[in-house]
Amino acid sequence: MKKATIKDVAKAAGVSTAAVSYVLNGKHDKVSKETIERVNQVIGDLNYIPDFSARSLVKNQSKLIGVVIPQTENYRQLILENPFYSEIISGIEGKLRENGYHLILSGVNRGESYLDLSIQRNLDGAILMGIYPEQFYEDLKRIKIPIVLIDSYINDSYFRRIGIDDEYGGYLATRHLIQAGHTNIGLITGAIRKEGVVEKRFLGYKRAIREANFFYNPDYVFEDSMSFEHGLAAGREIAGKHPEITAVFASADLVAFGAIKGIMELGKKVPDDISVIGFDDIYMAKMFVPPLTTVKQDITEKGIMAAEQVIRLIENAEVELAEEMLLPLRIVERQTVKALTETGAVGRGS
Amino acid sequence: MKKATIKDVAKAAGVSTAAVSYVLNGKHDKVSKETIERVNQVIGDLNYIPDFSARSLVKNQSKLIGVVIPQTENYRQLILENPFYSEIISGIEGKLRENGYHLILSGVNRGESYLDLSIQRNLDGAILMGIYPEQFYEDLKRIKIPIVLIDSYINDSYFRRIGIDDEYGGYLATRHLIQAGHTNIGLITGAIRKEGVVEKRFLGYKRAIREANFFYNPDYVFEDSMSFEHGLAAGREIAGKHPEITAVFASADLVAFGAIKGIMELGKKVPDDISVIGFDDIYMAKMFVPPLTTVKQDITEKGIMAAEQVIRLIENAEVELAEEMLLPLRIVERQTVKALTETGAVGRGS
DNA sequence: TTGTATGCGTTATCAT
DNA sequence: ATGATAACGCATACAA
Repeated sequence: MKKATIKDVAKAAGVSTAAVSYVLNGKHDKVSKETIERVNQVIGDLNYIPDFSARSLVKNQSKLIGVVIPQTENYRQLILENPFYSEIISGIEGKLRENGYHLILSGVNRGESYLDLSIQRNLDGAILMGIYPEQFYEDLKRIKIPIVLIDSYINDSYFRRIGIDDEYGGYLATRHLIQAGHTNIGLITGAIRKEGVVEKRFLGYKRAIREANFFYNPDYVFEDSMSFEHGLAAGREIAGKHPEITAVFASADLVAFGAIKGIMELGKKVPDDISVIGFDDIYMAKMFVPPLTTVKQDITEKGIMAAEQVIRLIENAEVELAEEMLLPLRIVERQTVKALTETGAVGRGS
Repeated sequence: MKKATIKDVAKAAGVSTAAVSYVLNGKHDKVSKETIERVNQVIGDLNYIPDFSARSLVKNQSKLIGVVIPQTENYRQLILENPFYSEIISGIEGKLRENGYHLILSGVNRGESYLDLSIQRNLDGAILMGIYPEQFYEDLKRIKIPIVLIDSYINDSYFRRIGIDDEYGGYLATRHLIQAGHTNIGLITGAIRKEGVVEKRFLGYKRAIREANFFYNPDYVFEDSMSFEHGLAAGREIAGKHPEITAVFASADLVAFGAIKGIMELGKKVPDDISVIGFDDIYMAKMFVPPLTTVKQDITEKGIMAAEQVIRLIENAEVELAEEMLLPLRIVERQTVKALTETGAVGRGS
């Protein structure tokens, strides 16, 4: 079955390709009612579907959105096994398809820019997650397409940003622990890079500590990577060598999972011996045993909003959008934080 | 910065567009060494990158692969929160990009076919996960592009299939439980549709039961959906109303997680009171507490192989590939299965 | 070895 | 209201 083209339709309907194009694009003031009907009839019969490549050429818009997520260290695989990204993409895809756009998912090779892909494919817009070298963003600005950054603190009005107040989130989490009566609070975190999400959460942690007039002890921050493995190692260390630490803020749920496992391995109990609070509220958080108390952000919603933004930016270029959009955050109490004091505002959750 | 076209390059290099095209496509027998150098020079200077849309038009190949994954029941979102799909896609993307292809990720709306997208985008090939109505596959065959089905039992030589021997997997899991000395073994499973993955695992379960000369008790199979929630409900029911059941085979890790949680909620212990074995070995399996004993399949590898197959099929149309490829399966012993007997070949794992 | 010309499927301009 | 036709960016058959 050879693919039907606009010419085939035109011929079969006894009209010009222009006429077909008109009805296709809803320019109903340019064609008669009968023509419209006849053409539509033929389109149905021939199962004609327009070719986006051809359309892209002449209209200079591809209806394609690039979505970039970080890769593993060897740059050979996406970090899609981090449920956080999966959930976001899930949100993005739905919104995009709903609006007639398609999504090209990719990582970007070490040192390479995203220019190639965006130019090759004539991307109408892009959504980026992760942190990249400065040059990467500079390159991106040259192609003049709407770009939405998720969880980025790049301060450049060229980009729109969707995120959360990570500093506040870190503060919230730590304060929650403090309100539960904990005083020696550990922090397990990924690499703290300046102006990064991780640093903000760290800053929030420090603020809460200081606000409570506690002593900020650098020995209590376990910094490495945002991974289950690091959480595991840190959890073991805390349970083994830091009996004074009674609560831990892990700056991602995945890290919290690792921490809990590490703590338990050394025979200690969560939350009875050590409380743990996470960050993100990924899908697995409620499934974990024990269910994880965490700082919830609506991940899927984040994806949806990112998609909405690119689309709006594309279709209504003049619209003035806020440079940054922050989604709400809140503590979800489950069962990994235990109140030490009677006065604590926090219970064991349900 | 206006995007450079082949014409710009030709003009700047003082040659024809044909010459540029030649060097672009490596037709080095058609151009002189100097021309090649000069053109490449200019390409670099102008930062020229070919437009795939235009190329797609003339070459009739898009370097685009469609990847389809199932959606939630309301058809508004991908089931990407199931880590299983994330991991597969991760594998697919890496392989694809490595070979110069890009990936369009999408779900497909209820009742719709995938024809539209594949025709619109001139897809070179597609990789499908999930089960669809018969008509869906019939439609697909009309577009004559290589299609790889992941975990499908559609028996049609048009499609290539990548999968595992699910029946054997179900058998393996159940036999593992039996060898550990269990006799009353429950099955928690998704909807058993004929010729589906789930049914095969169920069949394997039955085979192992029969082989051991146990009584197959339909009351021990808890069938609903392949979800954490179903696992949870079934786990509760087993722990609450079926004291005779000492082991459970959950036909997906996610389901096993739910089951374990449900069992624990009723005050029973895993594996001391009830053993649980899962299926898939998703990334989270080792992170769970307790770490899940499960039937391991190499999920990422599955994605990689699927990508390899489409590519091979596309680039070497005559190649005769096996219609179906099965990946190996094996039990990964962790800590959710307990041996009841001295003679059991199975310990508590490490 | 190089260049010219045509066509891929579509939209848009301009006549009619 | 309708229809030629030029363009979009590229690859290629053919001519030079």
